[in-house]
Amino acid sequence: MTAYVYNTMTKKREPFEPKEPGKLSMYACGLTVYDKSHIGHAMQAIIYDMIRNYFEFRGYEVTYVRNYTDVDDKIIERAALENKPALVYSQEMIDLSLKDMALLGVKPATIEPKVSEHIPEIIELIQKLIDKGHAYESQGDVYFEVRSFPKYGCLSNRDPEELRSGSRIEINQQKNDPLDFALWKRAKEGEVSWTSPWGEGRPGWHIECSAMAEKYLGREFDIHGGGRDLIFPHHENEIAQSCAAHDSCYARYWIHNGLILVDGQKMGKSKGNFYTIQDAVKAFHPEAIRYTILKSHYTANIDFCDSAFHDAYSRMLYFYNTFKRVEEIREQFPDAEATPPANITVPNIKDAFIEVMDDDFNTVAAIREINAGFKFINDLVAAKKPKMKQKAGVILAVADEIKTCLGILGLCQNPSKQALAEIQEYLIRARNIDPAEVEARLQERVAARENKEWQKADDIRESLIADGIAVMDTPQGTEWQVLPHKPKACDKEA
RNA sequence: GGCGAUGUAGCCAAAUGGCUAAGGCAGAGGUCUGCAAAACCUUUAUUUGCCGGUUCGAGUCCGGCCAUCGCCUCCA
Repeated sequence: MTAYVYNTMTKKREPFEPKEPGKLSMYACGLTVYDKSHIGHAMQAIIYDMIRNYFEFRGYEVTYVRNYTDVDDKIIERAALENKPALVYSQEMIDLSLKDMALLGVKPATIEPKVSEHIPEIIELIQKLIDKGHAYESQGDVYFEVRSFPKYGCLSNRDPEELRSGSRIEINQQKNDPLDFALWKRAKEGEVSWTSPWGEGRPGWHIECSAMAEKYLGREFDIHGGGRDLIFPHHENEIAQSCAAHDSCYARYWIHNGLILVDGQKMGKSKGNFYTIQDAVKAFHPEAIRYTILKSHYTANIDFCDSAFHDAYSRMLYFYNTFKRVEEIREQFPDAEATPPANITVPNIKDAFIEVMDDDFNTVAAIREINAGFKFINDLVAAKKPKMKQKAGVILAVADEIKTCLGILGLCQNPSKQALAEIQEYLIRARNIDPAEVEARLQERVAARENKEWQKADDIRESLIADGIAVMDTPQGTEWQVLPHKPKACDKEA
């Protein structure tokens, strides 16, 4: 079976053929670390983490490069505010980001290069562009000559002439053409800088990705990804630099993820609708965040609002409650055989999962297939017909299968009791519930039930439900769990 | 203004021309239960923003219109 990938360059879904059979080389534009990571970064990281997991699952040897841009104007500005050297400040942000990402189940990329450690490669690439007539030095800066690259605009379908006539292009006397962009910036007094053939300075924005992708993945590699908002100018400029320098094709497939919206608008600091990962993780359980991101196709935008999480919590509770049942069965029947009883058809979750994931990483449909597995398990557990002894093995086998699939999405890999307790903590906090008080009311109810004072017991239960607390009488005693909030429509007026 | 994306049920969201338009959430009915909860079963779009066209066949392709969003300045 072949995987299909939507390629932004051709605007078509194409069969994925790696440059080298069995290997995947992927570059995703990572962070410019001038501040704490936000959930937009998290979305991007989660999506490429999922793609990497999936290719590994399919047997590819994956080299996934995700860079840190640790030198730029904003970093210098912020570091100065905090009275720190720029690279010290950016390293702190990198360390924070790694912690934040780990909370969301994002593994570090295979290689996470930093700009500050690749200055020689960058200088070499710039020199090559100058030598080939694609770049020029001007008062200590070096600019890429857009006119020298006829294909400019091929990714974003922009016409350089129309861009030039646009009023928003900054006029800069040092440039030959308003579209030319900086490869190297002369250092101002006191700024972090490196020695180059053009004097003291530092790299411009786009060049670092071209240089580092080439170093770790070669001049031509398989997948280049990033947020949709990077298509122009960032990725367009990368293409110009790399292709002009080497006359080669650079990335074979371009993929772009959607963006996080808040109140229907792109999240951004200037709009004040901004969540750092730390904000988000404080408000919502990390797995609920991950689920919320993967329950849409990666190219879609996601509106990040309270109501989006009702669904996520409902599902996380369902998944983990089911796994809790499965774990109890496993304890009871550790050696159960996976041969299904005669009249039971076992769904092939894994194949269905692969089929939809091969179709441009359709995580939405993948979750649908996983749902079918859960339903099968719960159905079989509830059924009276085959004795548990006979069906336990099948239940365990299907549970293992869906757990593998969920693992590729980065979900449900924790012990269920622990995960359920964590989710409960979030819901308790969100609803402002006092567990001690709940326990007290529950004790009252237990007493009422023992006296068969059903009305009183039911009244207590109803009052707890009104507070979002579901009460469950089980043979082991009475348990309770907090339910997610009823969904409200996202307020798109803002 | 240019470029691009999106518009599918009360809400979220799949479906890359072809069997009765997935799945989830919320709602309704049922099984189980003292009653519930959880779980399970049944049910909820004669129709995909609007208008035209291509086709044996359109949510899907083409044209026009409307609406929302993004990029064109730093952005994941």
